[in-house]
Formats: sequence, C-alpha cells, structure tokens
Amino acid sequence: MARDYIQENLVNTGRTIIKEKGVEFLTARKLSEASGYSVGTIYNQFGNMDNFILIQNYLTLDSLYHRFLKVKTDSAYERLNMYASVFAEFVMENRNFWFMVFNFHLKQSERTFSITYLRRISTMVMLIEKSFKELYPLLKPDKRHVSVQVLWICLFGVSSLLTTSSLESYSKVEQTKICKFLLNTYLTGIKVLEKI
Amino acid sequence: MARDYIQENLVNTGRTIIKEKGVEFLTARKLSEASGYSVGTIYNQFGNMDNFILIQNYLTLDSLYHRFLKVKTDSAYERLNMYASVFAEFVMENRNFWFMVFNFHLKQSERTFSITYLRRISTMVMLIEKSFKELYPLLKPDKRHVSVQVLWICLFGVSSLLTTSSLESYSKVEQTKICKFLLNTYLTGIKVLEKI
DNA sequence: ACAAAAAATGAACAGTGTTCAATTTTTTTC
DNA sequence: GAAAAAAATTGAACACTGTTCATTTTTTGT
Repeated sequence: MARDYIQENLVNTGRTIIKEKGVEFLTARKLSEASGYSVGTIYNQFGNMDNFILIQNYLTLDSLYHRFLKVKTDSAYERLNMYASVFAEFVMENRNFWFMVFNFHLKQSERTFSITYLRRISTMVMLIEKSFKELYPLLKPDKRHVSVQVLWICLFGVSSLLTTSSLESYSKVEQTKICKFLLNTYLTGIKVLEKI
Repeated sequence: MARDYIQENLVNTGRTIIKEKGVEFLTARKLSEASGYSVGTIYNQFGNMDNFILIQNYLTLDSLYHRFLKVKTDSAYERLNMYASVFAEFVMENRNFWFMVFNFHLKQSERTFSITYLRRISTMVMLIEKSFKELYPLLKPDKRHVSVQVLWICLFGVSSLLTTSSLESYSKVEQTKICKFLLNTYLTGIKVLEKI
C-alpha cells in the first residue's frame, strides 16, 4: 500500500478518536485497532506516538490559521476583534484538539519542534502584528513586537486554562467574553502607552 | 508508625524528586524506593497518585500565597506590580512545581477539586481584587470581578505556557518582562475603561 | 502473653510506548 | 512467468505505568 495513503488513513482515524473520545484514548493499540493497521505499521510511518500527536497538532493550528485568513475587514480594530472571536469559537468547537496542543510535551531528549510547526504559529502572530501596525502607527517596532507576543500568549494562555478545565470550575466567566474583554482592555492600554 | 509521619515523609520525598528530576519521575515505584515505604503504603495513605499530586500542587499554591502575603505597600498600584514580580519569580524558581499545577488533569470520573484546593486559589484572587478596589474605586463590582479574573487567568496562562516550554522556543521575551508588561498595559486599559 | 484489629507489603493485573525477529508483500531480474 | 532480492507489515515481547488485594507484619487492648 502507498505510504501516503496509510499515513492519511491513520491521521484521519486518529482525528476521529480525538474528536469523539479525547486524546487520552489515542493510544498506539487503539489506533491500530480502529485503523486496521498493526502497531508496528504506526511506528514505521510516524516513528513514535509523539510524532503522531505533533502532526495532529499541526493540523489543528493549520485549521485555525485558515479561519484567520478568512477574516477580512479594512478596520484593523475590527479585524483584531474578529480574530479574538474566531479564536474563541475555534477553541470551543475544537476543545479536544486544542487541549492537545497544550498538553503535549516533547520529551527532554528531543526538545525541538519542527520548523513547519513553528512557522505555522509565527505566521498567525504576524497576522496580528500587521493589524497592530495599522492600529498603532506610533508604536515602535520592537515595542510592537513585544505587545503582540504578550497578547498572543495571553490569548493562548486563557484558552489553555479554559480548555484544560483545571480552572473552569472556579472561573465561570466564559471563553469569548474573556477573550473580548482581554483584547479590549489590552488595546486600550496600548493606545495610551503608544504615545509614551 | 504514625499516619501523619508517613504522609509527611512521602510528601517530602516526593517534593525532592519533583524538584530535582521533574514530575515525570514521580512514579509510585520510584517514590516507594526513594522513601523506603512500599507501593501499597503509598496507596493506603493517598488512595491514588492523582491525590498525591493534588496535595503537592496545593503546597505549591500555598507557598505562592504566602509570598503574596509578604507584599505590603500602601500604594495599590505598587502592590499589584509587586504581585506580578513575586509571581514571575516564584514561577521561575519553582519551575518543576509550577509545571505540575497546570499539567495535572483529573480523570473524567472524579472531576472535582477539593474545597481547600479551590479556596487556596480564590484567596489569592481576592488579594488582587482588594488592590483593584483601591486602585479603581469607580469600577463597578461585577466589572471589577471580571477584570481581576481575566488578569489572573492571563498571568496564569502566561506562566503556564512559559513553564511548559511549548512556546519558549518561539518567544524569547522573558517571564518577568511579560508579566510586568501585561500588568502595565492591562491596568492602563482598565484605568480608561473605568470611567465608561 | 495472647487475641483482635490495624497497617504494611509486594506480587499480580491491565494498561502504556516501543522494539525487532519473523513473516508477508512487492519489486526486480532473468 | 518464475525465482531472487528488497521492502513493508506484523505482533509477540520488553520495560515501564497506576492500581489492587490476599498475605504478612505490627500495633493495640485486655
């Protein structure tokens, strides 16, 4: 059987498992059983399960990126607001997938993400940075860069915590509201600090 | 041997393992070997490993809380800034412990944190809320509550991501700087929005 | 000192990721 | 088309994980 076909098959089967049951059910044996391929084949194709999860995470990030690309508005302010909405909605719709993105950790031995993986993240950050450039023309490039990074990390962090459910029990404020509020407050803060 | 003494002993041994090697080395057998007690004893004392980790996490949060308590300044603004510094420093100093707080997830069957655990978190939030009350007297209570929650979640989120190292590779901006910047921008934003 | 209760033990069970000799399939060569 | 060589697939086996529970040891009460 063709290599690509098997990989595609396994990835799709994996995605179904994650979507329906969560990442904790994505084990080599269960994936083997669900896909029809043996455990060994999975390892031939992906090397190890970490790699397989990394591919799944890439798909998740890619999917988010393409939703971002659909956002088209002239107003940079509105655009950023829409990014926040899109982001919050995406995270909620893809809870199990988003959970994976955060709760996966490379083993210490191989702590380097693939370049494609990192690029997928940084292209998204660049989208936000572009809007920042329009919205805050006075903001110095290096300061702008930090601003965007921090905002991005905050949004990621918020979603991480809420997806994780480690804190959902104590904080009842919902996702979208938090993202919108955060963005709003943050942008207002930048607006003031821009001139300093 | 007295029950308390065993628990104390196991908890301390566990803490050493986590500090020196990380949570991934905290297994029932390794804890058994390092402490001298049998695997069964650990289960007699704590029921399961999840519970043991929960206790460790409580200690971590408690330790952070007590650092917060040491912060004493009349100026609410300065106090909040010090909280941010204390927080960032604490997270960096206790990397392995802080990592655990986020990367531990209850099994679906028993998704309820103990009351003491949740109280430890909410008392910290209350400290921040108190400072907010002083700093933004015009801010309505419900809005203030949301503001504090969001800020708290952001700080947690930032630390979560940076401890995790999932993103450290792409974002080189350091922890304290991010926390300070976030707080500064956020507070400035609230200041403006307070009057609306 | 002895019986009863309590506590500590570790082998055994079911699960995990991963490896690799043996098998099966495909491709190449004649 | 048949035989040989190469490649891909397999699943039993290994070392690990959390967890249980019959058995042994220790402590307690009389």
